[in-house]
Amino acid sequence: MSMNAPRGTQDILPGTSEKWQYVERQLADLCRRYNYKEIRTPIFEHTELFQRGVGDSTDIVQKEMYTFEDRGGRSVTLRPEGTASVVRSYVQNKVYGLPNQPTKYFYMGPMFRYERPQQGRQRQFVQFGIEALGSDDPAIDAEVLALALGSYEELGLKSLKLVLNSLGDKESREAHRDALVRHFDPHREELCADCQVRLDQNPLRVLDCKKDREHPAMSTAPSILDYLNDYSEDYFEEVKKYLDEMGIAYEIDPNLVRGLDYYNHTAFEIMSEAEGFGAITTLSGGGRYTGLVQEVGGPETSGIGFAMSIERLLMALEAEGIELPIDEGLDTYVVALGEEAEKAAVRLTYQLRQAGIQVDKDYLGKKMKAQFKAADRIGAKYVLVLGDQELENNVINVKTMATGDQQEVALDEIVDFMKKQLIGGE
RNA sequence: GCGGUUGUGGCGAAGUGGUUAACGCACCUGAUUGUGGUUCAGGCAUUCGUGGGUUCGAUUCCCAUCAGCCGCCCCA
Repeated sequence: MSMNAPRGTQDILPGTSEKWQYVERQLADLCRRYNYKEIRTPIFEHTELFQRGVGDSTDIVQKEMYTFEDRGGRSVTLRPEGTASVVRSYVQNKVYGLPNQPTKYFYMGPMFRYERPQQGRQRQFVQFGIEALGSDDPAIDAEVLALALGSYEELGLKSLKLVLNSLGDKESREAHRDALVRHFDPHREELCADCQVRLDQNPLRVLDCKKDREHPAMSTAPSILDYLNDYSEDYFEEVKKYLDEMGIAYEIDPNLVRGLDYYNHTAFEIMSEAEGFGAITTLSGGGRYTGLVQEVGGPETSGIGFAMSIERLLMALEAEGIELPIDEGLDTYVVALGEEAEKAAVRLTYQLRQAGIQVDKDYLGKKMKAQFKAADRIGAKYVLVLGDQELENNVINVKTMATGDQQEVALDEIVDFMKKQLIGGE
């Protein structure tokens, strides 16, 4: 019987895992500079959290959740996104009551959505995201946008586009919503089946529809930007002002709509414009939300956040031909000849490792030539040869692979010698 | 949920209704009885995705099924 990983999941093997580690380190460091602290929440939650937190009208809740009953008969769901859990934790731990507000978190970990896998889309994928809770200052919206964009720029990506929109506050949204319904209702029968449902549940998403894009009513649809009240308009202007202040370029798209129900004011996506990126161009998305904290049982608090997929980030790096600075070599390889030497080699390898030096040796009983070949393939900088001759004289032969130079070093000095070589040589 | 496409050794990849299914890479051995990246010689392994059907005979033809990849929808 042969077993494969479940559809839409993948193994990340050495060769690739180093890239993940590198990217994860860079992102964590970026967060450190922006003073966002890591939060780790459970990978599964009560299903109800996502139904309320993500929104019943969304595709995520309607058809993409990994939901099952546990042995106690509770319905639980593998998290499809990060915000709901972060907000739940914020409320449950009464973090809103702590000093040092706003609360600024980042998270990184697997998310799950039951979808048909393809380029840039898996059933298990990894998201990096941030949330800033407890501030209504447009400057923090700008901060989140800056960090989002910075995540990509830090790694050398260039072909990026920041697309921005405002969904307004509740009053603006409702006015716009009414206008949308008035506008589209006469054409109801001409819209696609999905949009007919959207018109009732979340008319905003009709604007986002790809099928009805060509419908004449689409181009004349009321823009949210025309329905922003004074506060919302000012808010949007402030966000843009701060972005300008930082010299961050953006593009306004009045049709940009976020999938989640609770978004208001700032909404944005970052897209890749690189060639050969495939059908998927959205690298990350986010926005401001109000009402979510209350929905989960906390005080009226608004937040803003964004999330990106590491898989798509790596795809973008590939598409732009960016090589990450990853050292794949090995410092030291120990070659042993004969039984006595093998014992000494095991001891020496251990001593070197304890001294902080990266070492490996052969475990397949290979002949010397093959051991050298292995050392070469692994990319060893130094090969230490131990044979009868060396044992007799209490020395070890040190070969520098790049130059082919060899020298003998006393056995009891080899650890210090290697330390000097490796530290001094860099 | 719908559509397209692919499935031969560890990897890449030929091939034909019928004697031992090419080749390349990788790996192992030797030329060099203690030294790598080049070369030469030899060696190694494959239920031809799975199940069924047609046939004297199927890896090749037909059906089904599974899996991978890509696209639609939507998103990250």
